[in-house]
Amino acid sequence: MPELPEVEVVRRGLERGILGRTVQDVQVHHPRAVRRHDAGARDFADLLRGRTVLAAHRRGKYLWLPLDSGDALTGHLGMSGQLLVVASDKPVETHLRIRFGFTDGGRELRFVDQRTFGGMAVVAGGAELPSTLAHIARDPLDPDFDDQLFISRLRSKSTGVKRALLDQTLVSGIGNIYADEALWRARLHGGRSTEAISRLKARELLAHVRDVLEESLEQGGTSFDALYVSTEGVSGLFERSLNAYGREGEPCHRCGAPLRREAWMNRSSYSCPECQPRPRTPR
DNA sequence: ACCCACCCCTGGGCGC
DNA sequence: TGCGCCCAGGGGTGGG
Repeated sequence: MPELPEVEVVRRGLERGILGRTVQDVQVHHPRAVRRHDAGARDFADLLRGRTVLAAHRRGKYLWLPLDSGDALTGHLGMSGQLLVVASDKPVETHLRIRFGFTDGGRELRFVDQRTFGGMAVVAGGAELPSTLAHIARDPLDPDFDDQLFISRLRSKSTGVKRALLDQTLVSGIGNIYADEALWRARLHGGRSTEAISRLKARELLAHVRDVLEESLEQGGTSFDALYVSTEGVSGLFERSLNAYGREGEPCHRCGAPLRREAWMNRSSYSCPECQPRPRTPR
């Protein structure tokens, strides 16, 4: 599941693979892949043809590529999206959604997405920061991330701390995996009330979030299956370093107690029953 | 303004 | 072998 480290790996791959290149043709194979592009697939392709890619940026889990037209190509990988830079004669993938060819005749860009939660769009005048991404907060690895603002906003919320970590308008880039990992490191149960988190504890939690995101990035991200790979098709290695996510029944790496899995918001949360006691009224 | 439930989608795994 | 169900889950939307 692509979260910040995985998306950052892809961003770097795009930087290496398509920066400075000019789009020659675009083929949209599945309309759902461009559903956020209101004017439709034809318009999407028209706005890209002949345009040169100037940069590869990321905001949380969103990617955005400024173009020489002043527009930007945005992308979100959803659960299973891949952006692959591959030889144009490579056989097409089963879930190929969009193909981008370039004028230099070199490797092409392919958006492949099994579960179709991901998508791409061209945002007019989005070279600075696309309007559709403006509500997404900076991520904890962004040099301009404001720690004090995050801590204040976290504590002024009235919700559970895991919900808050997943709120992309508060802090971006964190999904279910890294939320569980950071909470495990901070010895906090995700159902703890944000109001009850001290400034000190919030600061500590943020430090753990940063650590786990950076460590995962160094390992190329987390790949549970073939769904997350880099632009070169390479899997990440961080799965072996996970302490909580997906480890139901396995011993806590700190205290040895078997980890628990709790149903939460139609998904799962993994935590240590000893190190992360459940609050009286979990949220 | 804020919080939260719901919905979108596919395929691997598993029980029967 | 095959059918049906469960599960993975980010983010937009609309209701409370």
